[in-house]
This record gives sequence, C-alpha cells and structure tokens, in this order.
Amino acid sequence: MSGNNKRPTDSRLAEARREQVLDAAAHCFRRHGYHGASMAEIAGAAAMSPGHIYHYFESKDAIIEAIVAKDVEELFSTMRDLQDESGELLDAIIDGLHTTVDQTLDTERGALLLEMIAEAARNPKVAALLRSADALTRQGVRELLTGPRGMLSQCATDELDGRMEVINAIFSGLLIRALLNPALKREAVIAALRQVLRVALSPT
Amino acid sequence: MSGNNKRPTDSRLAEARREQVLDAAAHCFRRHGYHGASMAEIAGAAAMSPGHIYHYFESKDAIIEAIVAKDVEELFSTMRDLQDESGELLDAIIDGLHTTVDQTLDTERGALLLEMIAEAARNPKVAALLRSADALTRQGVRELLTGPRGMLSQCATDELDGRMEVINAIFSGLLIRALLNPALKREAVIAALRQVLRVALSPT
Amino acid sequence: MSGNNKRPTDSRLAEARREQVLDAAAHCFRRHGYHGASMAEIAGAAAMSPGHIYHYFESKDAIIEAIVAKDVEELFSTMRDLQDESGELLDAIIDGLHTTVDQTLDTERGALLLEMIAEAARNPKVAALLRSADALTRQGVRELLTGPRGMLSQCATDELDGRMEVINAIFSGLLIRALLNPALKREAVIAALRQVLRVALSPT
Amino acid sequence: MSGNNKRPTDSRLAEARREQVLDAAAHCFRRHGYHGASMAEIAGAAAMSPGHIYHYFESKDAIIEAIVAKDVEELFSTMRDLQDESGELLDAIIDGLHTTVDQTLDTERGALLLEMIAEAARNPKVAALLRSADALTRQGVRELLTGPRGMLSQCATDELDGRMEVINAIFSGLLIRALLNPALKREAVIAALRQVLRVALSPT
DNA sequence: CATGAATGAGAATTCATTCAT
DNA sequence: TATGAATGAATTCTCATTCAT
Repeated sequence: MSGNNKRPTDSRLAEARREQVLDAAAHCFRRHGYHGASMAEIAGAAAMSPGHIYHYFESKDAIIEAIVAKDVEELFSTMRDLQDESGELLDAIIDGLHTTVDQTLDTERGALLLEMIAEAARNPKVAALLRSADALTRQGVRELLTGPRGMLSQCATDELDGRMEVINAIFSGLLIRALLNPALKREAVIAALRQVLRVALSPT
Repeated sequence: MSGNNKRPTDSRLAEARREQVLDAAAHCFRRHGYHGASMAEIAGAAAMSPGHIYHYFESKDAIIEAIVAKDVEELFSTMRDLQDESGELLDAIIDGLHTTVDQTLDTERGALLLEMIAEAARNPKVAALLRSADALTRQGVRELLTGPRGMLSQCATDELDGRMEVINAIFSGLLIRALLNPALKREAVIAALRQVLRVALSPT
Repeated sequence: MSGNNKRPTDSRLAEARREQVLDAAAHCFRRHGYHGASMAEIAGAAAMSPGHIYHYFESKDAIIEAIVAKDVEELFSTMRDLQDESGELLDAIIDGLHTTVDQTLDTERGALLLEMIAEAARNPKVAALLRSADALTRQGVRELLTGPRGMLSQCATDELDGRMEVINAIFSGLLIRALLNPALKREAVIAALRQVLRVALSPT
Repeated sequence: MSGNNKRPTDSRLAEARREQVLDAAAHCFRRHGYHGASMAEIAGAAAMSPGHIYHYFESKDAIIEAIVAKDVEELFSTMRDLQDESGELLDAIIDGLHTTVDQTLDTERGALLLEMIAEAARNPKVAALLRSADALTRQGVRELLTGPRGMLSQCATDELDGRMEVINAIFSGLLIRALLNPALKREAVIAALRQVLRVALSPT
C-alpha cells in the first residue's frame, strides 16, 4: 500500500512544495515588491535552499507568472460561481457587495495584484496573462449582463462597454484607495457603491 | 556685475538641471520601472554624468521622492484651479470630464503613477508622501462638495466619505483599466462616467 | 545457485553500468566540453540518476580520468598490434595510413582528445596520466623503429627522438587541422604524409 | 597643453587598462583554463575590481574573443613579415626554424592556443574567428609557395593543399608535444624538421 | 560644476555532490 | 542497487554610489 502510492505521494509532495514556494514568494512580493524580494529571501520563507527553488520554477519570472496564472484561475472560478447562481443579477451583486469589497480591500491580496500590474508594465508575459484574463472576464460579464438575469439586454454595445469599464475601474481603484487611505470606511464605501452600481447596472 | 548675478543665475541653472534629471528619471521609470531603470540610463537621458546626479539628489530613492512630491504639487494646483472657478461644481466636473479622462488614460502618466504606488509598498517615505497628499486632496474635495458650489452640504460625513472614495476609486481604477484593456473606448467611458458621477455628486 | 552467481553477475552488470557512464560522459564531453557537460546531462545520457553515478565514480574528475585511462589502454593495444605484425615497419605504416588518418580526423574522437589535453592544463592527475602514457608509447615506438623491422637502428638517440617527435606532432596536429579546416582533403593529406613519413622513417 | 591631451591620455589609459585585463585573463586561462579561471581571479590578476572589467568587456566570452583576435592579428603580422622578405622561401623558413620552434614550444603561449582551440569546440564565435584566420593564413602561404620565391608553382592544387596541411599540422602538433613531453629536445626536433620540411617544400 | 573610472556588495542562477528513502 | 530531492557554495554579471581629477 505504501509502495503503491509512493509515486502519487511524491508528486503530491512536489505539488505541495511548489505551492509552498508560490505562497512564500507571494508573501515576499507583497512586502518588498517583485524586485525588492530576493530569491534568497523567498527561499528562506519557503524553508528551502535557493538552489532548490529552481527544481520547481525555471526563473524568478516564472514564479510571478505562476502567481498571476493562479490568481486568474481564482478569478474565473469566482465568475463561474456568479454565472451559476439564479435570480436577478443586480440583486446578487448588491447582496454580495460586502464580501466583494472585503476581498478587494484585503490589503495583502491588493498589494500583490498591484505588484503584478506594475510588473506587467515591464514583463510582457505577465502583461499578456493579465490582459487575456481581463478580456475573458469582460466577455463573461457581458454575457451575464445581457442575458436573461441581467437588465442591460437592450443596451447598445458601446454603452454597455463604457459601463462595464467604469464598474471595473471602481473595483480596481479600490485596491489603490485601500493603499492610500488606510482609514477608509468600508460601510460608507459599500453604501455609496450600492447607489452607484444600481444606476450603472440598470437601463437608462 | 557678473559677480552679482552669479548666484541667482547659478541657482536658476541648478534648478533647471534638477528638473532635467527629474524629467529624465520620470521618462525612464515609466518605460522600465523604478528598479529597471539604472542611474546610468537616467544620466544618459538627462545628458549628464552618473556621478553628477548626486550633486542634485542624495540617492536614487530621493529622485522618486522628488517626482512624487512634484506630482503631488501638480495635483494641488489642479485642485486650487477647481476651487477658484465659479458656478455649480457638478457642471464644472462634467464639463471637464473629457480633459480629466484624457489625462487619466494617458498611459505614460498612468504608468508612472502606478510605479509610484508600487514603490510605496517598499519605500515608506514614498508611501507617506502619497498618503499625506491623498489626505490633503480629500480634505480639499470635501470642502468643495460641502461648500456653496457643491450639492452635498446636507450629506452625512460617512456618506460623503463613501461617495468620495468611490469617485476617487473610479479615476484611480481607470489607470489600471487603460493598462489592462488597450482597446478601451474613451467616449463610452465618459458617457458612463457622466451618468454615475451625476448620481454620486447629487443629494440622495 | 542464484546466490552463487550473484556476485559474478552483479559485478559484470556493474562493469557494464560503469562503461555506460563512461560512454555517456565521453559523448557529453565531446559535445559540450568537460565543464559544459553537467552531471545531470551525463546521467540522462547514461539512463541513470545523477546520484547513482557516484556509486561508480567518486567525482566528475574521476570520470574524465577513467576516460583518459581507457583511451590510453586502447592506444597501447593498437601499439601491441603494430608490434605483433611482421614485415617491414615502414610499409605497414604506409599501408595503414588510410585507417590511421581516418581515425585521427574523426572529429568526434579528436574533440575528446583535445578536451582531455585542455583538461590536463588544470587537472594534474589527467596531465600525469597523459604524460606517462605518452612516455610509454614513445618507448614502444622507439623499440619498434630500432628493432629488426625498423630502419633506424643506426640512428643516434637524439636524431631518433627528434624524428619521433615530428611524426607524433603530425598526427596530433591533424586533430587541430580537422577542427580548423573543415574542408580539409583527406586524400591530399595522405599523399603528402606518405612522402614525408618515408623520409622521416628512413636512414639519412 | 595638459588640457589638450587629456582625452587622448584618457583613452590611452583606457586602452592600457584593457590590455591589462587581456594579459591577466590570458595568464589565468593558461593556468586554469577558460572555465577554470573565474572573473574574480582575472580581476585580481588585473588589479581591478570584478565589476570594473565589465567596463571594458561585455562578458567573459568577449575576453577570450578579444584574446583570439589579438593572437590572430599577431599571426597576420608574422606572415606579412615573411612575405616582405626576399630570397628563396625554403631557405628563409629553414633559417628561421630556431625562432619558429622556440615560439611554438613556449608552453605559455601554446597552452593558451590549445585552450582557445578547445573553447572553439563550444563557442561558435571563437571557432569562426580561428577558422577565418586559418583560411586567410592558408591563402597567404599558398601565394608564397606558388610565387616566385616558392618552389611549388608547378604543384597541383590538391598536392599543394595536402603538403600545406601536413606542415601546418606539424607546427600545431608541436604545441601538444610540448605539453605531453616536457623533456622534448628542441635541437633534435629542429634537425628532424629541417629534413622533413625540405622534402615537403620541394617539387616532387 | 562636471566627469566617468572604479568599487564592491548583492543579485539570479548553476551544478557537483549528498543522503533519506 | 537506485532514486531524485535537497543543499549551498561558487559563478557571472549589475548597479548604486564614491571620488580623484
């Protein structure tokens, strides 16, 4: 029995070690940025020798790419959840606002996302990953909003796109707000958001 | 005579040289990021030797701090302009939307701002500068909105803060949108913004 | 029974595995040089794990030493063949010239030999092996040339040594020629060699 | 005056520093081989910090390329000298044999040449440099041998090429001989060479 | 004020070697 | 016998910073 699952265990172990590196790296990137975090530091945080990280990742770049890919994966899963729900979309969004805002304002995650966006300015692979993820997400959201559960099926394409961009900008911008205003009041923001989203997601 | 105006001339020249360095550095930071841009590259762009930059700035960090400070200064000046205008605030904002959005979506400027925000994650001085600038701006905007030209004098503090954060988030977020969606349609965004801002800046 | 032939079988297997490593290493050294070839690469070529190579060889250095020793062994065997033949030596050499030149110009083998010579510059053990092999070979050749089948029994020691060095230099040098002039014409070289060797191996 | 030659002096200094690095590197490469010599060691030998070497050379590879190029240059200059002389070529060669052999057997220089040849097996740039230099040299020698001072103007192309390759091989091979037989007798080699070259450079 | 040669610490990465399994 | 995960020292190379001129 122990002989049988030796290989599976090993690859499961390998997968776990890989995750260990990704977690450690994400932690370090958040605190000191991609360039500020050294492989030695990441290795330390992952309780692993610097050399051994290269068994799991080809380069430092490959690490941030994996982090981005993982994050994108999570985003897709979140979107699928939204698609699988039933009922009017606007209500679902408004009802979930607390959770959404909490996730967005979680500084840990936000800092990492901003780091990835800043890195996208320099690393074309990261930029491509983020952009294609963004395009896919936009497509998914568009389908939801113009589908039976959305209220914008009559909306002109450009108008729809403009609204989507503004809504998207709000949530992206909250990442920056959380960073620049540590005293930001969640409840107040949620209240204002409710008002604004209701307008942005309803027919003119 | 030449002795008399030597100092003023010199210090004016010195100021110009300083600006030269800041412009060059901003240019380099935009293109390759703070860590990607080397002092040698900045020196080249400023038509100056690497060593001489240290006559004007104590360190590379001091350069980004100066850039941030300058940017903050510009922000204040923009805000003062808004304060000096007359007429209803909402109209002024809506009328200026084209310009504001164009400035925001100008990727050059946006990339630098995101770079500064990312740098804030590892440079506490930059973080402090950005945060205090943000606090001052918020105070200025609050005064405008609750003043005679604003429509929110009746608005509760928390509600006002929430709205301000959301509006702020929109414009900050547009920086990220421009980066992630190169095909973003300005006009459509402006139309959506008009709608949303009208709600966010009017009494309930 | 299985217990009885276990050792012999095992040691024969072990010997085969050792050879496997040597062949793989020789192949890798030829293609990427001693320093360019990693133990991982050699292990891959030998269809063996990197760690297991250390059951057969103490270190990477020990591998090239074994290759050198093996090559030296082959050289001795070739010389013994020459000694065992009958008839006039000069004729035997001239007749075998085609084969000898083909072997010498075989770039694969030559590259490895040059690699070993270059390695001799930094590995004293390799240098010692090559030098003592060289000394033994010279002694063997001297005996042949001054023996009944050779034509140089009347030749003074120094003259003999000089001629031997020049002949030796020609064949060693052909390794380099093959590398530097890929368009080298074998037949033309053999013709010139025939002429030159006839002089160098005949009494004045 | 001192102001005038400031730049020239500087660039002369730079040139001197460059040479310093080349000399130091050649020294280290000879002793420990290209891969055995570290940049730190070379820097130490050049009395310079490791980082500063990169002001003069783009990479370690660029250093050996420069050494090869310099060596090739010297070879050309030697050949031009031979072309500029007058009198019968065979006599000139035989007369200069002492110097030529001394230069060839100088282990320092030879070890470096072998190192470059071994490196050519891996580094295409080095291989190309050496090969094109070799081709040019062969062309120059061919012209000499078939010109008025040479005795091989009647010789068929292939025969001429074969002889040239064998002569070339002798001198290249002597590099290896010097390495493998430290007790090699120069005078005896020269005597044998005289005999062999006379045959190889005369009409059949 | 101005240069750019020079430094040296520190970065990412590689790889021979070890060792628990 | 065999594996390959793990180590960590060493390597090449970069770059902010200093300083003699």
